[in-house]
This record gives sequence, structure tokens and C-alpha cells, in this order.
Amino acid sequence: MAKINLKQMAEALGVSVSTISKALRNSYEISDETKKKVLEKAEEMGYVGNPYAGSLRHHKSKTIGLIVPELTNNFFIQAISGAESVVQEKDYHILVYNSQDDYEKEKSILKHLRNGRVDGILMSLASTTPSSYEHLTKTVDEGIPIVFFDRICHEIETGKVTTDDFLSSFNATEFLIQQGCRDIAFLALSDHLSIVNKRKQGYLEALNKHDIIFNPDRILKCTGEEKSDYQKIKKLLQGPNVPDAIFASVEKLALTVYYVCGELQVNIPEKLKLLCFSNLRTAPLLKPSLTTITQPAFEIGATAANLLLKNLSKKRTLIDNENIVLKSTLIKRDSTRSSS
Amino acid sequence: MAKINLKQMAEALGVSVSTISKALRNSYEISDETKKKVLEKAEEMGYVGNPYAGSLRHHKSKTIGLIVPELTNNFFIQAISGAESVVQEKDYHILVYNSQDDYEKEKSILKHLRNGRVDGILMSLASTTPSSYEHLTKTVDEGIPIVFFDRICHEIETGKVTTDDFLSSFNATEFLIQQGCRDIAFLALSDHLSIVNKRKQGYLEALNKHDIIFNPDRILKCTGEEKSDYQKIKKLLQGPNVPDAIFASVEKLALTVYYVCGELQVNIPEKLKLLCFSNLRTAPLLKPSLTTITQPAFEIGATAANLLLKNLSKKRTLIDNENIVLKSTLIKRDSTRSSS
DNA sequence: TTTATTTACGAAAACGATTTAGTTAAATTT
DNA sequence: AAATTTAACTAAATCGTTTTCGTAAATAAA
Repeated sequence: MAKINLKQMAEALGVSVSTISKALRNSYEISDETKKKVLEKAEEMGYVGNPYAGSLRHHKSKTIGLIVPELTNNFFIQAISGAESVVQEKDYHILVYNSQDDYEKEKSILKHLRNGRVDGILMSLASTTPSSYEHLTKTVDEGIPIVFFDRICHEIETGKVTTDDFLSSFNATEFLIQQGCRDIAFLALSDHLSIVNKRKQGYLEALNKHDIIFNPDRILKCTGEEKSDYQKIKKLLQGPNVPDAIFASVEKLALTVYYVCGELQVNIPEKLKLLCFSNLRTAPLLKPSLTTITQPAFEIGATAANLLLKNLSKKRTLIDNENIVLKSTLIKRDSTRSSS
Repeated sequence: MAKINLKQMAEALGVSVSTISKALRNSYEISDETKKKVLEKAEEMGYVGNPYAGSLRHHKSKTIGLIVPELTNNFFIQAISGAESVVQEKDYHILVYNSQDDYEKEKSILKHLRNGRVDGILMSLASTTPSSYEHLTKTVDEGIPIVFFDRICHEIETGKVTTDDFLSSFNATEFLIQQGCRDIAFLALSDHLSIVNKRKQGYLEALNKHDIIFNPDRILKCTGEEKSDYQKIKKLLQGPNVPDAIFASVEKLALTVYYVCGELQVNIPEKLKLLCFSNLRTAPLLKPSLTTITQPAFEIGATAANLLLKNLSKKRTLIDNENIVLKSTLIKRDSTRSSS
């Protein structure tokens, strides 16, 4: 059985192609009687319109591109899931791309999307993306709207969805201090990342509020590369003066801390308290259970998708510069329990 | 800056549209000199061809559909990641769909893909898909090849990628027996799922080999729905005769066992040994660390994608009926440690 | 009854690329 | 020098829709 097109349906019904097309789109130009005939035939023949023919005419593809820096990451997966659930409701389609946290790949993906393949883009920046955003501005200038989520680009005026990174980081750090920590290390990622900077600011501000002198060595700039991060963290925990807490800015780094502590036999939380931004489902089941700042990842994806779709229905392609901020929640568990 | 098309480039260079098109595709009909001019201009103007115009002519979209029953699941995510990595190498694009384990949704997705939107499909069946596969056969008959992975459909003759579910399940069950278990419960999902059945067979065969009389009540048919599964498992572990081990056929159910055991204060592995199919990164960090049968999820996705792409390059759209079997590995951890 | 309007449809252009079938000029062969 | 081939290009058809512009018949208004 081959695919059916309008011409074949037209022949089968003895009417013109345009009549069929209009009938299917419920045009006022077509009589109810004809419409019924057409609909029935379409059902019978299993007709589904060729999307690309339509796209070519409309310059609309009903497709959005979703670019994440990582796929095997609970946060991004939940965000994708949220976006997917919104998008499929509106009969849109999602093309998923993995930039692998690589600036060059990110550029390449965007270039390939700058040709009508997608109507809009949802994205989270690669951590290696430097402070040059031509690939982004170019895309927006060519009429393809972008909505950023989580790892946003401040410099582009468009819609953005984030969590209250500064505040939740401030609160989390303050919580560590309340638990008796005085020497808190912060595991950072690339300087270019908006979220890492905001989280670092929150951390610094909390130290400041509690009159704890900030030691720049306590900010560990990790790369996201498993092995080198492992070594860096190991070195931190082997040094003569070991911190009494670690605040990991991303989930992956916290897990590495677990492994390092396993090797070095450092007890969490007795010797070291640990806390991180994370969307791990298994955080309550870890040994010890992990205190997390949990982002509403699904909602972030869904909100970003909604914002994009709302704007796609307008004629203009520029999205208002707006940052929707959702709240993260600090979930206290054993990894930050104070012994007292 | 607007999008550039061939006509505009043709005007800018004072040649015809067809010359440009051929130059870009490196046709022998075009002189090297002209080709160079065209390439330069294309670079300068940032030309990227409209993919849908080409798709319309070729009946090829360079796009594949990927349908999974669940997104927030480590196995599927890794599989998607594997498929994505293969596909992007060949300049293909991936449309991701979540059937939410729902047969109706699965049908609807397939119907929408049966119109040229994708050149081929990678999929894992929904557990609620009954033994009627018209939506699948119809798709294949219309010339859209499907490669199944993990939750495959035996009835369709095409490419399939799975793991050695029977054998690894057999081995895992035997391992539990060696650890001293005599009353092993098996947490199943829908009867319709190929993998669940294979896994159940392996479990039964191991019991049989070791002369353990099989008690049908020890097979718990779960639904995948969190709350009802929790209750079912709770009931199992509260009964007068509690099993001494649980073999969960899917990851999600094992986590539920952890929670139930937490509530009922059942010690793993002392009172109950636990083992499951899982791709949890945090399995070694759980309390207790979880013994898993880990599937090479990334490779499964990559292999399935490779198989599909290999076939897409041929003219015929039928894929040979072949089941590629990759090996899972049993990783023994504390949840199955024997006290002796 | 004549004119205007509405109803219901069809023909054909358009979207942007690819490709087939020319077409011209130059190069080569006879 | 005439005939043939080759090189390098162009015009136009094509893919499957949507949409604009007609148009004929039926109905309403004059």
C-alpha cells in the first residue's frame, strides 16, 4: 500500500485537488455534502497530508528544535519531557539535538536549523560557549525565535526560563552554615555559564552575610570531564586543610564527590557535608541520602515550550525579553545532617 | 537579515538557479570556476538550503522518528543518546516522541509519521500495546522501515536490537539462588512486553533447574503506575510468608521496593535480596548498593540507529528480519550480598 | 425580467529545491 | 570545411500542498 496524495483522492472522488484541500481544511467554500464525502474518503484511504509540501508553502514546519548540552542528565531529560508534553498537545514536533557541551557543535546545529527546518528553538547553552553569540543573534535575526532555559544567554533579548539560582544557592549555603560549616568549597563549571555564576554569587553572598572570609581556593573550577574532575576533587579532599562542606553546582560533580569520598573513606556528613543542585530521583536512596536543590525541571521545559508556542502563533518572530523564574526547593537529607 | 534562497543567489551571481543548485551539489556539468564563485557566495550569504523543498522532491527527509514509552528513564535516555550520536554523524535528524506507554498514543504517533515526515522509525513498544499490530504493519507496508529496540515486536519482520534477556535473567536468578534464596518474587509488567516475557522465562528456567517449585503468586503483575505498584509490593512484603528475594524486571519497580522496604523496615539484603534490570548511574551509591543487570543502552540505541541508516541508504525499504543481541552484564553489589 | 449576489467549485500559480531535456558555443574529429 | 562531440550552462517540469483568482449556476434583489 502506497502513500495517498491529494491528486489520487481527487481522482477517486471525481473532484479537483483544490476542492479536496479546502474540504479537509473545512473551508467555507465547500458544501457540507462534499466535505462529508471527502472526509469519509480520507479516512477510508488513510490519507495523511505530506507535511513538507505544506511547510514549503507556509514557511512553517510545526517543528521546534530542542538543543541541550547533555542528554544523560536528569535535569535535561525532565525538561525535554516537559517540553515534549506541551508540544505534542499542539501537534508540534520536537527535533532533539545534543551539543555535547561543545561550542562548535552548538554553532553547527544552529546553522543547520537556520533554514526553515524549525519554527523556533528551545535551548540551554553549552558550557564551552564563550562570550560570542553571533550564532545566536544570527538565528534570531533570521526570524527563528529562541527561548532559553536554565543555561540562558543574557545578552540575547528574548524569552528565558530559569530558576531562582541566586536565592536558592544563597539559602542552601546559609543552611550549610547553620549546620555548622565554616569552610565550604564550591564546585563550579565554566565561567561562561549564567547559572554557575548566579549560584556562585548566592554562595558568596551567604558567606558574606555570615562574616565568613572567602578563600578563592575554595572555588574549584571543574570541567565536566569525569576523570579530571575526580582528580581535582580528590586533591581537594586530601589537602592539609580539608573543607567541611562541598556545594556542588551541578549534579554530576556531587556524584563524583561520593566516589572520591568512597575511595578516601571520608564520611558524609560527619567529616564533610555535601549538597548540590540535582534532579536525581534516587537522592533519597543514596548512602547517605543527598541534600539537593531540586529544580522543577519538567515545568521549566513545559514553560519554555509554552512561551515559544505562544509566540509562534503571532506574526512577529521577536519574543519579548522576559525571564520567567521558577522556584527550586531545598530538600534536606542526610548528607548535610549535623552531628549535634 | 532574511533567509536566502537559490533564486536570490542566482540573481546576485547573474546565473541561473539550476547552475547554483548543481554547483552546490558538485555536478560535473559545472565548471570549477563557477563552482568556486558559487561556494564563496553561499558562504558569504550564509546559504543553507531549505530542507523541505528537497524533501518534497526526493521523498526523503533525512529525519528519523524515535518513539519511546517513557522519557524519564535511564535506559531510554541512554538509548536516545546513542541513536542521536550515530544519526547526527550522518546529518540525519531525530524527532523524539513519548508514547507514555499508551497504545492509543502510540497509534496516533505512528499515523502522523506515515506521511513522509520521517524516513524511518526507531521504537520501543508501549507496554499497553495489545497483540494487534496493524499500526505497525501499516507503517512498514507504506514503506517506512521500523527498527525495534528492547521492547520489540516479534510479529513484524524487520530489524530488532535487544539484549540477551533470557540468559541474563536466568543467570541473575541462578545467582540469587546461589546466594541462598529459595523464594524469589518476580516483579513483572504487562504480559504483552517481549522483554518481560523473556525475563520471566529466564527466571522460571533457573527455578526449574534448581528444583525450586514455582509459586504463581510470586509473579507480581505491576502496572508501571507508581502508587498502585507501591501498594502491591507493600502487600507482598507484609504477607505472612514473605519472599526472600525480589527480582524486578524493570528499574522503576526496584526503586519502589526500596521505598517500601524503607517504610516497612525490611533490611536489604539481610531480610530480602534485591536485583533488577537497571541503568541507574547511582546504583553503586544506593543504600544498599543495588545489584543490577545493566544493559548496554547507549550501544543498543546506536546499533539500532546504524541498522536503520544502513537500510535507508538502500532502495528497498524492507529490513531483513534480524535480531541483534547485545550482552547485558550482571553487576553484583550489596543488595544481594549473602550474610554467610 | 434583468441585474446583483451568493454558492460551490476548478485552474493555475506559488513555495524552494532538483533534475530532465534542451541550447549554445567551443573543441574535436572526419 | 563540415560534421560531431563536449563543455557549460538555462528553461521548465516536478514534488504535494495551499491559495488566489476565476467562473458557472443558483438564488436574491431590482
